[in-house]
Formats: sequence, structure tokens, C-alpha cells
Amino acid sequence: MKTLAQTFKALSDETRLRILAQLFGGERCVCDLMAALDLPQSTVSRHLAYLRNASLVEDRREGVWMYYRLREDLPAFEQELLCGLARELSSSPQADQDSARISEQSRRPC
Amino acid sequence: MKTLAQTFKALSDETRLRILAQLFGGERCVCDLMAALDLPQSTVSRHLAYLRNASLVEDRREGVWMYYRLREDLPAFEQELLCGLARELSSSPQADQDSARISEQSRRPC
DNA sequence: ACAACCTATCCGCTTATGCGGATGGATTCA
DNA sequence: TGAATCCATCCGCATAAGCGGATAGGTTGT
Repeated sequence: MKTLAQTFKALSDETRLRILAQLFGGERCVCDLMAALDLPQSTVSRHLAYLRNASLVEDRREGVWMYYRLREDLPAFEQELLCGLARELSSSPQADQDSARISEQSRRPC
Repeated sequence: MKTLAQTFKALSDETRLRILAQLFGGERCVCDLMAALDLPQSTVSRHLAYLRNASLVEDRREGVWMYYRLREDLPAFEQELLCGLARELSSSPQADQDSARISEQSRRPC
């Protein structure tokens, strides 16, 4: 069973919020996120696993790449939560900086 | 500065959510909360301090008692967050059980 | 099969967090 | 002043969680 507290815990880390901010823009592969956040692969992968366990994101394999995206089928409360979060993070300097880092690189293939 | 992640961290603990659920019913003193949650005083006090540091609650002394209540002057996002939380927790068995424990005792004075 | 690539997990380490008894401060009343 | 009450903080301990290099697994193309 997934408690409310566990959902909040998943949202209680800066790195995971940065990841979510990127995913609000659409699905991303791990290497995209590494570039955007400028963090080592193991760190990004670990946080993605955390978000997946919290049922906030889902993944999809396409060849060698793993694409992550927000889940659509969330309970109402979490849906609202993410919606509000998207609003909050959309104008965040951190999110803008991360997005800039990703777009200045060649996007895919990595 | 208070980050979004820190706000979520304050909400990421079951005990603190139980405290908030009680505070949705109005202000409570520490001994009320001890009775409701059936937890030692140091534990309750520590979590209240955590919530106060997160700017989610404020306190008021009245004689020997310290009353805690939700803050009214929260930023929009946190306001919505607590509002949604109130909705979620209002029908929770845990909150009902906690409330029952507090009302079966003489309320104030403790 | 092999090499190259992307990703997940393992590992040891460090730091953060929760716990509850113990201590001490603040307030009230006699 | 002294006792009683309520509460905040201190303390040592145990567990959780984050970090990033290292390793292993899966996929693709040759």
C-alpha cells in the first residue's frame, strides 16, 4: 500500500523535483536527464527508480534507451499535486537552467 | 529560504500528517496531541517544531499551555496543498481514531 | 560472437532523520 | 519560595537516504 506520506517523501528531494520539472515537458531518456541535471548516471537512475516505485512515473524502452514520463492514471489528489507542482516549477530558474543545458546539446541520439 | 522540497519533507512523515489532521479541526495544545496520537511528549514536540520550522503551523502560549494551529498566511501553493490534504485526511481511519482518543478524555484542562 | 552503448543495481561511505528517556526552562498557584 | 504542570531541547542510538564510482545486464550493429 502506498501512503500519502510516501508520496510526499518522493517529492521531498530537490533532484527528484528537477527531474519532474523536466518530465512536465514530455518524456525524457536517462541520458537526456543526465545532461539536463548535470549529474552522474547512477544518481539520475536511482532517483528515477524512486519515482517509479512511488508510482509517479512510468518507463518505456525504445531500443537502448529508457524513456520516462509522468503517469497519467494517478489518483485525483496526486494529479492535483503534480498539476500544482508543474505550475510552481514552470517559472523556476533551476528548471530553466536545466532545460537550457539539455537543448544546447544534441538531443537524441545521446 | 524555504524550498518546495523542504515543504514536502515536512509532509513526508506519518506522525506529522496525523498532527495536521488534528489541527484541521482547530488549534490543539501539546497534551491534546499526545493523547490523540498516543505518543510520548518529546516525540510530539519534536514534530511540532519541525512543522513550525517549515512555516506550516504557528504556536501561541496560554498560561502553561502551548497551542498550535495551522498558519493562515501561507503562499498559494501550500494553501492548496493543505486544503487538499484536509480533504484526503478527513475520512481517514487513522484521523478518526486519533480524534476519538482525544475526545474520550477530558479535553482541557489536560 | 564481439564491441559499443545505455541503463540498473551494487557497494561503501556519509549525512539526515526518527525515537524516547532525561533534563531544564517557563508558568501558575499556594 | 516551593511544588506542580506543561513543554522544548538534549542525548545516544538505530535506521533511512543520498552520493558516485564500479560492476553487470540488456540492446544494437557488425
